[in-house]
Amino acid sequence: MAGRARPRPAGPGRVLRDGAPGHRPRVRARRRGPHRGRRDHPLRAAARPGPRRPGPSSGVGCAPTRPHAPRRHVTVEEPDEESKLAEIVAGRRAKVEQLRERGVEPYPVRFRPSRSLAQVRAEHEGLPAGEDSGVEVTVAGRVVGKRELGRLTFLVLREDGTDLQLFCPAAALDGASRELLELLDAGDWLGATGEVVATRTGELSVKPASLTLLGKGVRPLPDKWHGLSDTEARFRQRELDLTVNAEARRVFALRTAVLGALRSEMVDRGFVEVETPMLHPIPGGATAKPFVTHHNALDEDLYLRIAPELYLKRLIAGGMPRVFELGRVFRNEGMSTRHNPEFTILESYAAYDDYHDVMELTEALLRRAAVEALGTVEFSYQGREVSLAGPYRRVALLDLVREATGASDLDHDTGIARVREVCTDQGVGFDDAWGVGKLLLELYEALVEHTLWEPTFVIDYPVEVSPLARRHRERPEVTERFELIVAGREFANAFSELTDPDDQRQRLESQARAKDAGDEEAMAVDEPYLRAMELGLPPIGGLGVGVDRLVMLLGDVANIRDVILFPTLRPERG
RNA sequence: GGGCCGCUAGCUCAACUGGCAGAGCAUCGGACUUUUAAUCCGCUGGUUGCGGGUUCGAGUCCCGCGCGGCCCA
Repeated sequence: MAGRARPRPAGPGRVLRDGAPGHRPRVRARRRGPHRGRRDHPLRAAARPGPRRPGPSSGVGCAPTRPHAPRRHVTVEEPDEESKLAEIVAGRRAKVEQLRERGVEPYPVRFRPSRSLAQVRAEHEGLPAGEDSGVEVTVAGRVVGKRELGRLTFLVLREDGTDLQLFCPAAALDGASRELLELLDAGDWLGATGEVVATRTGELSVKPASLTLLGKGVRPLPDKWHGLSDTEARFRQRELDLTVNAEARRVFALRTAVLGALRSEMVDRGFVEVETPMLHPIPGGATAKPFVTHHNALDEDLYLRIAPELYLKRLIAGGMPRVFELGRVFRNEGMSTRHNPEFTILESYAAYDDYHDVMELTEALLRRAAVEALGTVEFSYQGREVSLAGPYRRVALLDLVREATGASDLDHDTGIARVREVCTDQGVGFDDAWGVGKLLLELYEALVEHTLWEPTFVIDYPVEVSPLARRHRERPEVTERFELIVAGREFANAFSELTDPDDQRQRLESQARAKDAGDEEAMAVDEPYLRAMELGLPPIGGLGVGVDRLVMLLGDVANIRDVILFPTLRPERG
């Protein structure tokens, strides 16, 4: 459920709703000042091999002679002919040709390193300065640095975030390798075979007897000292970011660890990983605007899923007692620092459980993720301490709203006029179509959610905003639902699932009416789902966890685009 | 959707109130057999995001557009 039912506050793009009080995220990153749009083209433009003279250019502004006169994409082709980048690329392409002339394949097939750079480092740590290990290894990586001192060259090889120096006195190299070395540039992929040594200064190195070009780069790497800091370039050219910025590698390694931890915890608890459709005939399982696509052969519109929830619960109906899916969902809403149109969610459903069991599961998942990714459950996020140790505080949404507004008379059956009055007093805007439940949720989101720093399970949401959750066993006006808030943001959404097919039908029909009334995020009646429910469902505890946000939290990252390898951006334009 | 900031060489950044667009790194050429931001010498490299406008003169001021960042709705 997580993704599911999110009662959307008035318009907010709720992905997992964002922390800002009552405001809706839906920003849209579009325009804004002029800025980065540039550096994209220079790079792109120069990519083309076209008519560019080899070797360092000499002529001053003289345009290289172009073979065929007319050339369509003028804008892209011509302007950079004389630029520095074009010159560099041309020079490197010339080297590619020189290599071929010497019989060296610039883009060979297959290479077998005997050790990774990390292994070499681990196995020879502490080798005394000036000593040779007597061990020969074959390593590979990208050349990220080249320092020449006459007939001695130092190369820095980088592989998966680990650097290792290649100590290359010309005399130690075979002839072909010496020629290769002259044509080698930072950015090239290189293999080297030689003895592990430590230089006079103690730098662990490999002293190659032979070098093998593994892949020539024709485009320069960013500044070796300042790296690549242009944010847009980092997002659009993540390969450069990863090559040059250790911080990027750190965050994505952490993401991998989080995914692994979540999966392990689920499997350890007896959940089975499944895959359900991403193309849905009826978008459901959450309140959000879907992306629409079209299947040509079927001549039917399909929707990219906004949540896997309904299919997963159908699996419970089918007799699979514990299932989970870890995957992408898509919501056609605004983009912001906290919202990417496609993001990763973990959803799980367990037969026989209720939301108290799910709270326990949620705590275990976060703890496991923190421990495996960070080695601790205590860390800081944006300068403030966070502890995921648990058990987490549990408090009813209504109590939080009463406390925040001072209106102790508020309840789920309070007259709507009174609730609207409180909203007005608190400066919380509302829509006339909203019922009491929606108004209470709005008050909570506007006034309380962003203030909850320590992990908190906010429980018992109004029925009106929770169409897929079971009614509370003792209080029918609320549902057995919780959201987990940490650092002012929602990380999980869960409930004792609604398993009564007749109640569900009524709730969905109510949603459908809202949809007809113009609510684009409201759900539709999903007959196949209702049919599955009518087959009979056991009690179910369902959970949804926003994985990107979890990575942001654990990685102490403020922008969601820093935890998604290739975030959605406006397309580059020529 | 609004506000603010930013966009200058491949990268990182300068350019006071409008007055010849610069530096470092990288590239290219040269020297150098223990460097690690190597060092030294020399040379290149620009449609100042795009389009208009004002002005004798615009990177700079005005308008519009584009892209990104932050904040807000």
